[in-house]
Amino acid sequence: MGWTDERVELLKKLWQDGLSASQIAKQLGGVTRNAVIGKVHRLGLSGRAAPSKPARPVFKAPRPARQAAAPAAPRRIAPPPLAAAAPAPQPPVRYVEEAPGAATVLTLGAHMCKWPIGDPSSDDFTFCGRRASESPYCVEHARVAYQPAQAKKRSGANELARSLRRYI
DNA sequence: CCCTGATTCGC
DNA sequence: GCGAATCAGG
Repeated sequence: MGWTDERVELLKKLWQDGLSASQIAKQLGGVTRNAVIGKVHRLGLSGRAAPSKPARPVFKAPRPARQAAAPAAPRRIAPPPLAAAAPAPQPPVRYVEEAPGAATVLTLGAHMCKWPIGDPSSDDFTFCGRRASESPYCVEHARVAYQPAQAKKRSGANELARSLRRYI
């Protein structure tokens, strides 16, 4: 199916209404969400009401061009000027209230316990941070970290040890 | 693994 | 112009 005036108009309407590309594609029928997105871009209405995202400032490295059959002459020769463009990133000193000694990934030093505290995908993720001399961990965490495969008797202790060992 | 939009490029 | 393939995220 092609892009008739009616279909384009409907596309515009639905897109402005905030429907996702896949939803629009489903409603139009005969097109994929890729087709919809492609058309949206070609129509120049990529931006929407409440994008909720930075939409733009996200810098993406040029991806290495998917290779196909024809080698062809290089279309783009000049690499994008990326070095000088970026404004000096003023570090947003964020205050993290944690237990005494806790360290963020930024403040974690050489001899600080690297035992993870919290969800690594969360932004309040920290490390134990206490004094660690030899091992990457403080004495307490080193003990649970380097527990051999021997805890098998006590069910409760076994469960705990197993769950803890997942983080090593 | 589901979804989102963004981008590239052969057709 | 079109849209599949692919990307980078949530």
